Amino acid sequence: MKLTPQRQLLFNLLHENDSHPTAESLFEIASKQMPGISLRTIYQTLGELAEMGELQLVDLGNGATRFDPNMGEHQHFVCDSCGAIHDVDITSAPRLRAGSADGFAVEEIGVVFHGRCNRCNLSNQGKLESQQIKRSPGLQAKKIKRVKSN
Amino acid sequence: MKLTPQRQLLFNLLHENDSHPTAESLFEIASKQMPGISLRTIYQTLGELAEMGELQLVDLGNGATRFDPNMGEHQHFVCDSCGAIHDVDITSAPRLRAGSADGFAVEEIGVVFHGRCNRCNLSNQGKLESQQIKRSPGLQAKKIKRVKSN
DNA sequence: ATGCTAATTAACAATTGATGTGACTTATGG
DNA sequence: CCATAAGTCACATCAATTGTTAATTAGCAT
Ligand SMILES: [Mn+2]
Ligand SMILES: [Mn+2]
Ligand SMILES: [Zn+2]
Ligand SMILES: [Zn+2]
Repeated sequence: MKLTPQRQLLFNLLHENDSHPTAESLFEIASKQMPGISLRTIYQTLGELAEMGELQLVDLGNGATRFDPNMGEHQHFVCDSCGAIHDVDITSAPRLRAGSADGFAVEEIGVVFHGRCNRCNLSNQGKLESQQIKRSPGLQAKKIKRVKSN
Repeated sequence: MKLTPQRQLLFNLLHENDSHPTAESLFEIASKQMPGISLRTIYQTLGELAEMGELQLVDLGNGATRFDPNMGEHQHFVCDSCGAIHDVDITSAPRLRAGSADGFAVEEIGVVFHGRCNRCNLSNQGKLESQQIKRSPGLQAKKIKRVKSN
């Protein structure tokens, strides 16, 4: 492990940025301060840092993987309107317990809060969604009729 | 909306399958019962069914999107060893509340349990991981020293 | 200071999961 | 029957990443 300028830069950029940036966005920022830095190196270095436990990957299943230098136990709030990710600390939250009755050995529980951030709420008060972000869950209702198979 | 045999097949396959299959795996299964069915149609139809609220997409940020006909409110357990996804019902779990103090309007909370499933625990008792599945978190220690940029 | 070797870079190819397109054929449902 | 939605084929295209190879640079141990 050599302490190269690009590794330092990336490390610093991450730690002075709480937006959970993507590799691409880090590339853009880094390129300003270090023109010529390669995207390949960004991916490379981020991967290494992650392996070293220096940062965690946050993959929400939408677009690109986001990188988080905050290794403390915390959760994330995702704004479904603008896509922003914010840290949430539910230290006081009741600990969800694994139902080992189901035979699962739960080692970790991921929690993601979805909704609209402050800014999006204010700017678009009563309005509809500006641009719906791809989402996973969702609880809606019916429409098609179920056809029995047998 | 025409009630075509491929739509029925897909709908039925989903409802008699609790493995949260991917589009590809559904394609394989469907192909046996209906040789010639096209993968394009699988994606097409799954997308339509999702739009209609007939099934939900479960994207865990690892491989492919999984499809879940269970529209009831429930959580998922992911085996980090074999990748299997199982339903978990935490009906009795204390409701996580949104910290609206942070200015976030939380509309939904996603919870994913990680660990090892029954089968993986038994088959590989004290052993190491068979094949580590891509994961996000992890908490270890430092190595690089933080360098102030300005 | 010198040199071994790791790291970076460029310039690609390749992968995975998914969606877009257009032409053609089939077959649902009124 | 027949309009037209739906399916199929045979692609192309996409985004986000990872692999590869070769050439160049530069950290740092001695
Ligand atoms: Mn975070
Ligand atoms: Mn489920
Ligand atoms: Zn927002
Ligand atoms: Zn398992």
